Amino acid sequence: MSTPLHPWNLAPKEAIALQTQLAKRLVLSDRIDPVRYIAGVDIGFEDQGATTRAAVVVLQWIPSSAPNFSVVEQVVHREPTRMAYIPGLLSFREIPAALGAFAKLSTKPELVMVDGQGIAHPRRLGVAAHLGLWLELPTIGIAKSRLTGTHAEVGEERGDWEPLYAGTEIIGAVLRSRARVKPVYVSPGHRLTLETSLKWVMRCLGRTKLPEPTRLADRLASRRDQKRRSLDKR
DNA sequence: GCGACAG
DNA sequence: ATCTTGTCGC
Repeated sequence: MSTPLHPWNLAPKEAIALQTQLAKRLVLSDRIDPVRYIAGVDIGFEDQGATTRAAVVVLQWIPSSAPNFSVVEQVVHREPTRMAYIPGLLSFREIPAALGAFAKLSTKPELVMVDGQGIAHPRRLGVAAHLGLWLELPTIGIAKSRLTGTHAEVGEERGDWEPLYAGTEIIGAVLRSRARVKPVYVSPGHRLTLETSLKWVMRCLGRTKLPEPTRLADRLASRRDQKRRSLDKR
C-alpha cells in the first residue's frame, strides 16, 4: 500500500496545482478485475451545510439475471464540512467524507460509480478521477449537469449519446439514460476507457436516469431520505 | 473585462 | 447541495 497522501485543506491555488499533477497519474485504459461488486458514492449535507454526509452502497453484480444486482451493503458516514463548494474543486470538499464511508465498508468493490465528473473537468481531475487515484480502483463519474466541454444535441431515446469534447479531445459522453429526460454526463475516472465506462453505466440503468449504484447512494445521502426513514420508524 | 461554473 | 407545495403524468 503506497497511498499518495496529500493534504485536503489546501488553498484554491494549491489545490488547482495539485490537480494538474495528479491528473498525470490517471490510467485511462481498462485495468479492471472481473466485477463482482459495484459501489455507488454520493454526498449530502445537513445543518445548513455544517455537516457532510457520505453514503456508499455496494451492489452485487449478477450476470444474466433480472435484475442484475442486489444490495449487499450500505454505509453512511458524517463529519464536519471542511471547505466551501468551489466549481472545479469539488473533490477536496467531498472526498474526505467519502473516504470515511469507505473505511467502514467490509466489501471491496471492483468498480466505483461516483456522482460527479470523472475526467470531464478543466484539469481532468473531477471527483471520480481523484477518488479513483486515492482508492486505486476503477471509477466512473456520472454527473447530472455539465461542468466543462461541448457536445452536439443528443437523440431523445434511451442509449443515445454524443461525445463530450474539450477542443478535439473526447473527455466523456452525454448519455440519454432515460427517454426524453435530461441526459447525464459520463466520463471515466481511473483505470477505464470511456467505452467501458458507458457499457457499465448502461448495464446498471434501471427505471430512472441514474444508474442504480449512484441512485441508491443518492437516496441514502439525501436530506429527504433521512426524513423519510425517521418517519417510518414511528 | 464578461460569463460559466459538478455538488 | 439545500430551502420548499403543489402539480402534471405514467
